[in-house]
Amino acid sequence: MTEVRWLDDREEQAWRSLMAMQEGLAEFIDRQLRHRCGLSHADYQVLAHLSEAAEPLRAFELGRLLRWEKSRLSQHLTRMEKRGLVRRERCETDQRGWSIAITAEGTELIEAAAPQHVTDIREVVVDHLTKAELEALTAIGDKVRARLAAQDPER
Amino acid sequence: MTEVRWLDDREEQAWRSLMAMQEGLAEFIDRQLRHRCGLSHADYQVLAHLSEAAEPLRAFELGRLLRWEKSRLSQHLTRMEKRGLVRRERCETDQRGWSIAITAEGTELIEAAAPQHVTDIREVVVDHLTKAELEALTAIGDKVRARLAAQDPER
DNA sequence: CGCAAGTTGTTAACGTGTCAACCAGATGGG
DNA sequence: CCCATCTGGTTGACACGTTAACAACTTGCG
Repeated sequence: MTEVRWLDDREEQAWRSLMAMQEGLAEFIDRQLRHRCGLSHADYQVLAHLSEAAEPLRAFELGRLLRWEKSRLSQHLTRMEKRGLVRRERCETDQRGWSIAITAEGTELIEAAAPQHVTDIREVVVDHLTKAELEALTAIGDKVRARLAAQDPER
Repeated sequence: MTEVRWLDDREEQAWRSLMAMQEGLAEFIDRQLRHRCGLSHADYQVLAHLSEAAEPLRAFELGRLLRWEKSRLSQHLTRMEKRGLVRRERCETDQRGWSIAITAEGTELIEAAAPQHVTDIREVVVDHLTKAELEALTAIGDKVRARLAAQDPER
């Protein structure tokens, strides 16, 4: 085993800063949505995809968009269906599958939640970064995802 | 209610990039640690704080460092204690409380995990960003945390 | 066609996080 | 000193994610 290259001060600081931001941000977003709209961030993302799609989505497509495990999606949809936010409809062309449709209540909720959500995002991130920082953020995110993708398959 | 200022393309791209990075990174870090060391990221952070501290930490101090709910910490410590990674010791100066000590096994595990963890961090983040990007990341993280702190109390 | 292999989705079991209620010991004002 | 209040920590009920096994259907190759 080769020598370990520990992080220097700058690197450590950047990493800690990233991790702390990550935790705080996730917690904040989820709390705001729950508190004001009764939606978890997960609920929000499901409804956002469904309402953007206009047509009902096949469950596996939704799963791909969300990058969720199929069992997670299945159970989450069951809970959301019980709450009346979505509806499962048998798929006509494939007897195994379902189309997931957003209900009127679901539409109402996401349309109420979206503006507040955007406001929150502006409030804690977007509006307080410079143009250069926003671009850096995009670039960093893209690079990291590229590295993750490079790691994943060859694991 | 005032007009909603939706995100423009740049802003949306930055936000999505951040969210995607966040999800992917958290998942990757946790998977690597579990797979190679049998530690969750949560386990790792507990052990990291304990091993840095040299002395056993009071549970509430550990909770403050981790920013964890006390019940989460309590249950997590119970599980880690069962696995022999930490040990609860009655606090002498306060009969309500406990000091949390890392065990020999815990020390062994974290010392094996740390180099790999650093390597992972380099592999997917630190080593592939420019110096400017690292600085931007630090600055962005700090700004966002400042905004979060500003939101939290006045909620 | 007929069957093996792949795809779509559900379920059960388990680990983990949150919330609220609770207990016990510490603390401080009367 | 005594009681109200605060603090440190645990517990139980519930929400949620992961894994593995499974059922039902589709696809494609011989």
